[in-house]
Amino acid sequence: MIKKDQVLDKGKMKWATSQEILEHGNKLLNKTLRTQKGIKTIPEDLLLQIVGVKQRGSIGTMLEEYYYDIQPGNEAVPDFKEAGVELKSTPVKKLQSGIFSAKERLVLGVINYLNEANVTFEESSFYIKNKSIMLLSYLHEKDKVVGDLKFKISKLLVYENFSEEDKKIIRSDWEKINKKIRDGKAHELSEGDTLYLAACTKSATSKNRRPQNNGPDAKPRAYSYKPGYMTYLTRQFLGTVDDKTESVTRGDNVKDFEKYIVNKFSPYIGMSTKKLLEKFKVDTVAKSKYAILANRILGVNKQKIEEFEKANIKMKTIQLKHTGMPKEAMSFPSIKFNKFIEEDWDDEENVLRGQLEQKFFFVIFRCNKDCEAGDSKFLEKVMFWNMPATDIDGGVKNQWDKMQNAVRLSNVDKFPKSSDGKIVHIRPHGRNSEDVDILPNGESTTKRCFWINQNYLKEVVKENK
DNA sequence: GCATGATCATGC
DNA sequence: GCATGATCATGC
Repeated sequence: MIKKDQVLDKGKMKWATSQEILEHGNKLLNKTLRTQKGIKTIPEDLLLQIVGVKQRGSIGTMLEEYYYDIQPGNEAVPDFKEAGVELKSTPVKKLQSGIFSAKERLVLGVINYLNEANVTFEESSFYIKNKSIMLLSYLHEKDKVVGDLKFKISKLLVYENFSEEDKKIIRSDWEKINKKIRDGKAHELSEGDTLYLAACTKSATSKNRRPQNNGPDAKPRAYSYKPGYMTYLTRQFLGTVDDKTESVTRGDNVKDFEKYIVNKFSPYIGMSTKKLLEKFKVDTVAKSKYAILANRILGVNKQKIEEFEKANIKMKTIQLKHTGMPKEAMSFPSIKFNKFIEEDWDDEENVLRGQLEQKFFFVIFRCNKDCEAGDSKFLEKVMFWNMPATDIDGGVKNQWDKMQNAVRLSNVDKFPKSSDGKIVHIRPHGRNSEDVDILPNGESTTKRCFWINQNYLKEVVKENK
């Protein structure tokens, strides 16, 4: 009892209000942890740590222990207990074009599946811990030491001050996550389930599992704001805009974002591509012409759709033969062998899993019977989709394991083939056969990537007609 | 007609 | 010049 009071008094003395916390944070703007002194002096060896994966969290720890001098303990309450404020630090990066984006998602606390099954939104650990965040973002620069990183953002991120549209989406995201937890389906959670707030994997080792009610133990996951949403916030705070991005809702009062998007296409379902390309004045021979057409149908004239970027939704066009079989498998970026062999399946950094856990938006065109003879294609349908977690952790993981073993052995003959029938396979993916990457044994081979099998895509596209 | 290898086109 | 999304080409 006495101990508890002492801790509270200490906190109260220093950081009773969010305003004090913010003002102390503001001192770091355009400064570094070396040039701006905090409450306690940071030991030199900590400042000299090189920025890298191993030191993740060290900046956060330095801000807590030295810059603010707080000792957050309890996971379920905010770091500044009195003020009810959570402290977060996160990297931003500068793109070639000069604009900033978030380097990664913002992790908002591991989900306790047992507790969260019984709470409302306002009672959830997400809300209680993160309704008010002291956000300190620093510019990520490779090979710099931690003490030399420059802070660019110092803001109070107050949930209730988010726009009504964003709050509606985040609350509905939370409801979707919560429903799976209540239904004993925590093991089926996926990033792609939701738009801005996501349940991201969070595990030190691949064997780590957490219990849930009414279901098998599930991977540890944390609430998080998606990278796209963090990029959106970053640009708002820094006052920079991406002039290639355009809003699709334009302030419309949208009840259900996915339905809203799908409905925009409904007047054009069944129309021939020829007619559509004329109607929307898409006059190009580029391979991306159907993607451009999809944007135009949505009323977007620029390259990117703001809400899709915010939600990390990947738009893909699919061409079907008249039989319903996709004309092509679906490719992903090529594999970097040297990084790939170091990955662990459940790593937050796992590239393939990250790509497949995204939410996809498919714009599907289909050939008439005489398609090969002419251009008699039509818009068949559009759909949002994300790969079921059971497929990702099942067939995909099998192929990924197989591929990792093969690359580690530098054995090209053992790369998984599409005839194995396990959702994904490996194929070349470079500019040409001269475009190579280096295997562990030093030999070169054409760049490869994972492809989603045509047969699997066929079933996906057939579903929920 | 499919499986696999190879390459094109664009934008950054 | 390269990454990426998309598509072509060939042999079985």
